[in-house]
Formats: sequence, C-alpha cells, structure tokens
Amino acid sequence: MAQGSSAEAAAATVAEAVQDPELRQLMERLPLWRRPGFLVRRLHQIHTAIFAEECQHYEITPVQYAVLTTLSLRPGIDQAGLAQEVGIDRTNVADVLARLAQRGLVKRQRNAADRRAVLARLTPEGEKTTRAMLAAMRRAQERFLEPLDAAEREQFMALLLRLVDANNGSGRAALGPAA
Amino acid sequence: MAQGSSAEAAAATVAEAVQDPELRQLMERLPLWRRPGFLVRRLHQIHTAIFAEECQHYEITPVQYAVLTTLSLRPGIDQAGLAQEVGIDRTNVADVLARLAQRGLVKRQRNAADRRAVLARLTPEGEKTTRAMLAAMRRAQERFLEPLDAAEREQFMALLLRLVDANNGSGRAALGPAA
DNA sequence: GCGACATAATCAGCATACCCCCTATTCGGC
DNA sequence: GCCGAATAGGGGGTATGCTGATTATGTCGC
Repeated sequence: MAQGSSAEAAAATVAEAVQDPELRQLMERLPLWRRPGFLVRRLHQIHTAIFAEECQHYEITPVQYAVLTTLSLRPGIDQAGLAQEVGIDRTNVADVLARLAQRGLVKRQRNAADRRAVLARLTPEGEKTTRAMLAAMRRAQERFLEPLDAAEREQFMALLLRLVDANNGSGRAALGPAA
Repeated sequence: MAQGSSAEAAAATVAEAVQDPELRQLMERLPLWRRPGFLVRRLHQIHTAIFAEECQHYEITPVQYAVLTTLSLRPGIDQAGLAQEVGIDRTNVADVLARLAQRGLVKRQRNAADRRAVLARLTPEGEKTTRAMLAAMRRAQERFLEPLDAAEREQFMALLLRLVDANNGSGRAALGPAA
C-alpha cells in the first residue's frame, strides 16, 4: 500500500473523523484473527490452496477426492447416501458427480430396484486415479500440519473432531454414521 | 478393463467383488474423519450454517461481516487493501462490495489521487447494521465453541492461529499485517 | 518525455455450497 | 387397491473463491 500519498492520507483522516468512534472501538476489541469462524474460513482456504498445488497434476479438488474415496469404499451408493457420507449438499453431489463422470472417473446408472435413485461407482480409470493421488494427498496433509509437532497435531485433530461431531446437526449437510 | 461386465446391472454385492480390494484397504486406513482438510472443510460449513441461523434477520454472511468490520476500522480503504485485510481474493472483494453497496450498507468512490483505485466506506446505515449484528455474531461464536471448555477453546484458537499464520503464503488471498 | 514495468480493477469462466420448489417414484395406512 | 406422506433427483437462483486475460492508470529509468 502506498502510504506516502498525502491525498490518500488526507482522505483517510477525514473519513476517520466522520466515522463513529464507538463502533470502531467495539470492532477493535474483537479483531478478525480472534474470531474462530474467520480463522476456520481462512484455514479452509489455505488447505484448498495446498491441496490444489500438490494435486495439480490430477486436477482433482478436495471435495472430488472425498467423493472418489467414498465411492471406493461404498461402490454403488446413491446420491443421497453419498451426500451424507461426504457431508455436502445433495444438489452439490449431482454437480460433482457430473464433472467426475464427464472425465470418465465415475459412472452413474439408475437403480433398477428403485427407479428414483442414481447409483454411482468408480470406473477402472477412477480407481487408478484415486490410488495414484494418495501420495499427493499425504504430501498436502504433511504441509498443512507442518507448523505443529506430533503432540499438537493430535490435539488439533481431537478438538477439530469434537467440534465437528458436536455441531454436526447444523445445516443441510450433516455427516452420516462414520463421524 | 473391467471383467464380467454382464453383471453390471446386478446388486452392489457383485460390484464390491469387482472392486479393487487393495484400493479399498488403502482408503479404509485413512477415513475422511481422520483427514485434517476434510474436517476443516466440514467445520467451515458448520460455522457458516450457525452464523446464518443467528444472523438470518440481517441476511449478512460471514464474509460480508468481515468486510463490514474491516471498513469500520479502515474507512476509505481500497479493494486491494480490503482483500488483504480480510483474506479474500481481489475479484471476490468487488462482488461482495457490490452486494453490500446495492443494499445501501457501503458506498464506493474513485480515489481522486489515484484514479485506478476504488475506495469503500460504510454508510450510516452500514454502521448501524454492523453494530446491531455484534450480539448475533457473539451468539454464533458461543454456539460454535460450546462443545469445548475454556481451556480447550484457548488451545484450539492458538493452534488455529498458528496454522493460519504459518501457512499464510498459500494461495492468492494472503492475509495482511494483522495476522 | 517516453517506454517498460507495476498496480488496481474488471471480466469471463469454473467449482463449491447453499436455498426453494418441482417432478417422479416408492411406501405406508387404510 | 388407493391416496397421501416420504424420498430421490433435478432446475433455477445466489454467494463465495479461485484462475487467467484485459484495461486503465501510475511510476520509474533513461
């Protein structure tokens, strides 16, 4: 930022004179980096960026990888079940599956027994990619947690898990039985 | 290539027999709820949902509130500076400001000294809303952290802050001087 | 002063993530 | 067997967050 600009400094000074000082004081008392929600949002961003870097060769996002993982454990699951396992909205599951299917990593078919449901599973290509990406995902995890030592990582994961578990009911994308 | 493709239409049991068992084993060893990135994504979702519930009267999102907060502390900041303070992408700042401006909470004007820059500040209405929402934001924080006791909250916030701080360089939306 | 570079914003495009409302299908009570 | 409730999926709309390309403006070396 150009601090040297006298015009900008003047504009800021005038603005601060107009600004409600009580509001300013209130906000100074609780800056962004002391708000848990803000830090969680930022950390989520950071993880997404690290994951994207490590996995750029595959062009797979964290959510897509979570879907691939779940499909490898529960082949033939329907979209609603997938939404619950991965903890994403059901309308979003359809979008993600469509992108993965378009790239040949996943195939979908109507369930003969319940013609409302669409069942998804990995293609051989999808299995291959999922397995090949494992190392890249581990590198991303390692980089992400690198600032913490082993004991702190344990602590962090434990606290994270408790917060997720206890608040799981919030929103439309509650997690299923695993958590 | 898949073997026994005639059995595709059959039930999931057949599919699991076809499924690569080694891949399954690999994925079982690192389930979603043991992956830090997955938990952080889910926790971010949860916070967004809680915040939306507590603040539904105002129809303000967490990011919008972060912008309002920053504008109350730095009136007349430009979009690039705002992006750095709030830790969001510069293209996104413009969108958020446009929505806030359309609702009369923020006004924008070209900087006379540097005609590339657009300066933003709260309107009186914006100041009023920002102040009025403080209680709702605190309720959201309280609900979010409720599963942890005081000491654990301290721990969690400290670990969170260290992870954010140490990995701050990742991505296009690095935070500014505050963190 | 001019040309090379840097900076601020914008635009187009994609991916996540949510909402509400709609249709198709299945299931349960009678 | 029939009708209403519940369920699975989809369509349309909005907000965040990223990338890359482009435009307008400033700044600096010369």
